[in-house]
Amino acid sequence: MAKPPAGKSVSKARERALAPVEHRKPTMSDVARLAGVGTMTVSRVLSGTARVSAETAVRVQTAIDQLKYRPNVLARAFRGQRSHSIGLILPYLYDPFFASCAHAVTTVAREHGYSVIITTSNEDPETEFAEADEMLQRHVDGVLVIPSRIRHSRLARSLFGKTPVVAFDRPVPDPSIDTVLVQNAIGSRRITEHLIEHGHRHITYIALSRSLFTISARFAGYRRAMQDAGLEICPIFDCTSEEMAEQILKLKMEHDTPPTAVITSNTLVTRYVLGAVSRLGLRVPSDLAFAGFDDFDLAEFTSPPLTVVRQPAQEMGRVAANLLFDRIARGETPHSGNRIVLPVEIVLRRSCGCKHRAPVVIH
Amino acid sequence: MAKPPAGKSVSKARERALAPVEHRKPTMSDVARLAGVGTMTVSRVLSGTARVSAETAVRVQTAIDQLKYRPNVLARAFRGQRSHSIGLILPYLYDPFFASCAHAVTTVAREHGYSVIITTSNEDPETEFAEADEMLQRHVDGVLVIPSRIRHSRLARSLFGKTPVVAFDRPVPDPSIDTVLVQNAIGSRRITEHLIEHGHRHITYIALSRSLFTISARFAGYRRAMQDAGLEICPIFDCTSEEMAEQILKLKMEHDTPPTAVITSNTLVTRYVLGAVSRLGLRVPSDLAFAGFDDFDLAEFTSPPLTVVRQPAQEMGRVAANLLFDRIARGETPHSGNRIVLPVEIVLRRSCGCKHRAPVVIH
DNA sequence: CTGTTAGCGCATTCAG
DNA sequence: CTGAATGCGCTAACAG
Repeated sequence: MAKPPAGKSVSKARERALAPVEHRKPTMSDVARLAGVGTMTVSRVLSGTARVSAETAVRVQTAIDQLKYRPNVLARAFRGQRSHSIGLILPYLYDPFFASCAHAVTTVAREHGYSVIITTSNEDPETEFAEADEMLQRHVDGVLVIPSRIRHSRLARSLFGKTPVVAFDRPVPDPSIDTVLVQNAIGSRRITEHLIEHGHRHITYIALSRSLFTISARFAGYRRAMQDAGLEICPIFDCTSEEMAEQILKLKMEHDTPPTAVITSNTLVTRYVLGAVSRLGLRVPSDLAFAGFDDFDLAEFTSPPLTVVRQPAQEMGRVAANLLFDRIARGETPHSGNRIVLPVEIVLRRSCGCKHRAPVVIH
Repeated sequence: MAKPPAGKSVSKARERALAPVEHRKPTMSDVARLAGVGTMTVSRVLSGTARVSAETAVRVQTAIDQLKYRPNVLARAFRGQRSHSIGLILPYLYDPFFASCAHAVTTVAREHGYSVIITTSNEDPETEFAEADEMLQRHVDGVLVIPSRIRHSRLARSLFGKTPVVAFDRPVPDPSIDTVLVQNAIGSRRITEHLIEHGHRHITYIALSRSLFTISARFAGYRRAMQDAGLEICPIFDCTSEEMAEQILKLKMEHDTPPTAVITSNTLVTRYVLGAVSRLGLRVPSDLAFAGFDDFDLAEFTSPPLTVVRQPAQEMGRVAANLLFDRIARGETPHSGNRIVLPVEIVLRRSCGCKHRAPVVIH
């Protein structure tokens, strides 16, 4: 019974002795042996968690450099420390808006010495849930999420235990989760007002699924502006393809009092409607004025250049990530979450009827 | 000396006994105890690595379900197994082309039960190198990379040891690394030929940094087509802003024999030139015909709709990821890497001078 | 200031 | 077919 421990260390020592230059990643005890100290000292030098005499510190550092030792992240994480990784769940990556958010997140994460595990939910609450769970299995230190359809979201504080979570772009039912949003309703309302100022009375709102938070918030802003002006609203939801946009628009334009302006709920629908407009031979803005939600790189070069509400995608990613790292650093899980709302800008180009040669940005 | 082992197991057992319902993730030994078997049996049931009698398997499974046990990924990875994660390094995420690649990669990874750790290099070889190293520290099972500027890339087989790597979109100096590319030169050549068929003799090629593989490969295709037609080439590199594009174009157009057509090296430059063209009041295609490399969502709605070479972004991501998973499954690190080249398509719209109402795609 | 001991959760030995 | 022992690399908790 007294033997095993002895036998163990002997065999271990021999193994090390026999294969000192073996091609194997150096471990902390390799460093310790070379520096003639205990592993704890090495650990302390690395983490700076306790004071070590300058002299030994140098010896250890030399050994580290000589061996090109790098601590094993996995072992550290396994030991119950931070994993120095966060999870990022978003619907799609091929949507430039989401991609910009993701870019900002990876950038902030690097600044904090963190890695990010990224995954797509395809707007499916089940996938989203499964991926969140998977990330928790991987012991991420925090999770950032652009939630899928809010009504069916299974994301809740309880799932995450004491792991911080922040939702952005869209909220989550659980109010104890931190959230970063943009002024969806306000942006939508202001652009609607702008169209009204151009003299439009019949403005239609064409949108994607109503079950998406952003879409319905933007609808609310549109409705508010219309009602305040004593105008009737004319919303159309579930426009999910260019063909559908064409059908819808055709029908609308044949109406007794056809719309003279259209507002789209997001880039995807903007694209559909742009296609429909072109196929129907409608001229913008004379036949139909046009304003969209969400700016994109080439909005300036469509014909005519597009007036849009611009959301600060990267800014939102940055703010959300910083908030998460704040929570991680403090080790706190708030009982009532923060709710940060970022301002949007209106970019006036020519599709709304403005005559500006260059875009005009209103804050 | 004989005591500690005994004391150890006693204290461990007591701890478990005292806190059987403690809020703590269940471990394999919790499951084993509940099922009345050894941990190894549980392990075997989980991995299916060895045969277990049907009866015990059921007991174990029941215990797993009851405890909602999920194996600890970190412990597994730490133990020297697969980490079931891959790394993905790319220049930017806000470039829709790269984002589409990334989307495909995450999708394929999920199909394989893998997580992906994503990071951006900002086209900086040093950052790229550091991030690759970081991923290796995290014991990823494989790495996918869209390399930054090839001339300065520090990525090599030796860095990765026996961890599989595949480069895509752009190659890496080390020929032993698997690579997935698209027909850059061929696509560029064909679109140049198309412009020549439209009767153009003076075609200029406006490009981003020459040190990017894709850009210079596309230049080669352009040059080849021009030379074959006995025409003089007229390339311009390092066009890095809209202002620069405007200056360049202005100068060119004031020349004795101004270009009648322009080819751009990628979406970014397409954007710059589009802006310059608009500011200079040039009409496309009558004053200047236009063709770009890389299709984008709204290319159909620019004025006029843009003729482009379309690269299969998602397809490339998928192929690269599948190749990587193949390597991981086989556990092999090839001595000479594969080199897969994916075909591109030419999308004829109207900026080249074609009169098609709808885009025509040539394979 | 420094070293020793112990164990995180799992899977690879090697005995039954 | 099954189980007990062992250690992956690291660090918290305690010695010294």
